[in-house]
Amino acid sequence: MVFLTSFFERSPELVAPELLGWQLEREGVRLVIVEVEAYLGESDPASHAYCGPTARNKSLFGSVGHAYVYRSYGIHLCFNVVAHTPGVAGAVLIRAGEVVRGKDIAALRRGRAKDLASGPGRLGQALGLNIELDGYPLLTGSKLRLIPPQHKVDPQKIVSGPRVGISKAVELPLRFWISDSPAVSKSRTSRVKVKLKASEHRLEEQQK
DNA sequence: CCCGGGATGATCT
DNA sequence: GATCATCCCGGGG
Repeated sequence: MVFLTSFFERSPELVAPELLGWQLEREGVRLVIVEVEAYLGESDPASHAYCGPTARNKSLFGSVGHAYVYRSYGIHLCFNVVAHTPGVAGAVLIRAGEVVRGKDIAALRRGRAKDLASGPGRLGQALGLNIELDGYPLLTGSKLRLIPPQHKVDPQKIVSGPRVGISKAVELPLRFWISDSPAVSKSRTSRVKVKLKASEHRLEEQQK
């Protein structure tokens, strides 16, 4: 387990692409990670750690290889793997996975049979997460396990681009996904444009 | 198929 | 009171 811990004791930017192909298992459902995003520490304006530790984000400052689970838009639970160098904060958001076991269970939890885990909120539903799993040890626990890849991902198929759904540091290519995976979340380029326009507008207001 | 907009509630200012 | 690391549905092309 020592080598696993050291794997996560690096910058999330390095860990994120290497997490593609790892598997997550939780109470009957197993999925292969196909899309991730790196969130750095207090230097990253888009990171929950940007403004320092709070009750909600404390796991980001905690042990690597543990979970950071947070509630999004009041209703969804999103899942991160904590990864950072010593004394810093950081994590890798798991944005999408391909369900390879327990599809029926995942479909029940989701309330539909398609897009079982193609998005961070959907992935949280498919896994049946709850907020109690925030801080959970993913490498040693049994309720929620993170499993090293069973088949190596072809490095040629790993691509990167801007992170989704953020309004700050939108230009950094910290999103990584497997290019030919059908389970990757459908990104709407228009949304990014709208967000860009909104932030540009804010800049213009500030300059007046 | 693509796009717009509402739901929804914890969190922090 | 504003801001979300989101999802889903319905309307128009």
